[in-house]
Amino acid sequence: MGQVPDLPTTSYALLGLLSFEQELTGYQLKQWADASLRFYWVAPAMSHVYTELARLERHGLVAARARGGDGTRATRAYAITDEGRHELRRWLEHSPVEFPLLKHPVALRLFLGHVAGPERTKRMLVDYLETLREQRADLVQVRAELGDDPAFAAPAMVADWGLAYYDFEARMAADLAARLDADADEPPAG
Amino acid sequence: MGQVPDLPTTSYALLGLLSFEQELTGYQLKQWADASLRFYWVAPAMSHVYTELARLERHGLVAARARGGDGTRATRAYAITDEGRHELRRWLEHSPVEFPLLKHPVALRLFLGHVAGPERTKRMLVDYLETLREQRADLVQVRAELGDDPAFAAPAMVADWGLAYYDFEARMAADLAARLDADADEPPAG
DNA sequence: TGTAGCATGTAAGCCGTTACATGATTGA
DNA sequence: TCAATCATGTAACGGCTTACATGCTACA
Repeated sequence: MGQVPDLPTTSYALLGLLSFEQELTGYQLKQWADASLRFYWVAPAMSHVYTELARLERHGLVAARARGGDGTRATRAYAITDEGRHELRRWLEHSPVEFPLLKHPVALRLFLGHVAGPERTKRMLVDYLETLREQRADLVQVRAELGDDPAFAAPAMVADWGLAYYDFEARMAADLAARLDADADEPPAG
Repeated sequence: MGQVPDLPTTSYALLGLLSFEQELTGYQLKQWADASLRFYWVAPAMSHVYTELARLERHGLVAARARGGDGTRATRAYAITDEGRHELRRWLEHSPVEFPLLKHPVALRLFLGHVAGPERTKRMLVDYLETLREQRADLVQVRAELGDDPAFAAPAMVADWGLAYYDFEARMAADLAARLDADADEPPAG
């Protein structure tokens, strides 16, 4: 059954961005990835975007078009091909959906609470709350730009999900900080 | 200021497990990582645990003790050293706390909803709900084993966090699935 | 005139994985 | 006696990052 192995997920993520039908340069793709992908997948390095694009092109899933020969600067704009659309659909339909992977340094450090002590751990949670606020503000911006454009209904759903997630995290961090306070007041046992 | 660069976070995670004071073999460490770390960091491959342990030993942060020479099989049990405890505390106190990184294939695929279509996307969310239930059951088990032992108060907090997170995810997945149904009933616009 | 942003890449290297290799012990 | 589990590694390789290299364009 000549099954070709899947490309790395990040390839499909980038191909997916291109599936919204606009022609994009590597640079633009990176910008969009930073404003969307980064919240639930990764923010690929600039250089990685270019290597990924090269691979996609090698596979015929995207096509580059030289843009602005004379006068303006020459750049390469990439567009998804029919084969690319087909392969993206194949991947979405037939390849197994992995369970989310969470790399959560705050949770890891909380886990090690006995080493850092309750004050330091609580402080970390409070700092986390602040960062969460900043990240949330960025995402609010992104969500606002999507508006209710039906072409971006799905991205809007994901953004809403992300917003709710940040709210959940803030609630948890606050609760856990409070719990550390309570434990500190009444230390080992009654 | 002769700052030594940090080791990779996974090293500290493993060192952190050893900081709970029991002497462990690489194999046992892997088992514990699968039952704790995996929920909020990673489940390192068996071979990776061994290479990480070798690095930790090279740095003097853990010490290996040959166990069971005669009669039983010879194995190597690792214990954290004073230097290891010191370095772990230094890392917890002085190295910057990264923002959580989420690799969420379900969100990625939802983002690409216009390619797969609402039915297929909804199906994915329903499948995700099922997987979530399974993972949650595993974590409930882990939480139960921690009980209210004060030595594992911090790990227990993290487990509670994880449980609440899975509940949040389940709520979101269900809501989004419902939203897709509603959109399917009343397609483009009124 | 200079700096920030646009634009495109190559090279080296680390983290972590899978595949491979090996063998002892326990219990059905 | 056979399989599962315990136990320990090495080798090859892939994904992705940082560092490095280069140069144009817009604008203050």
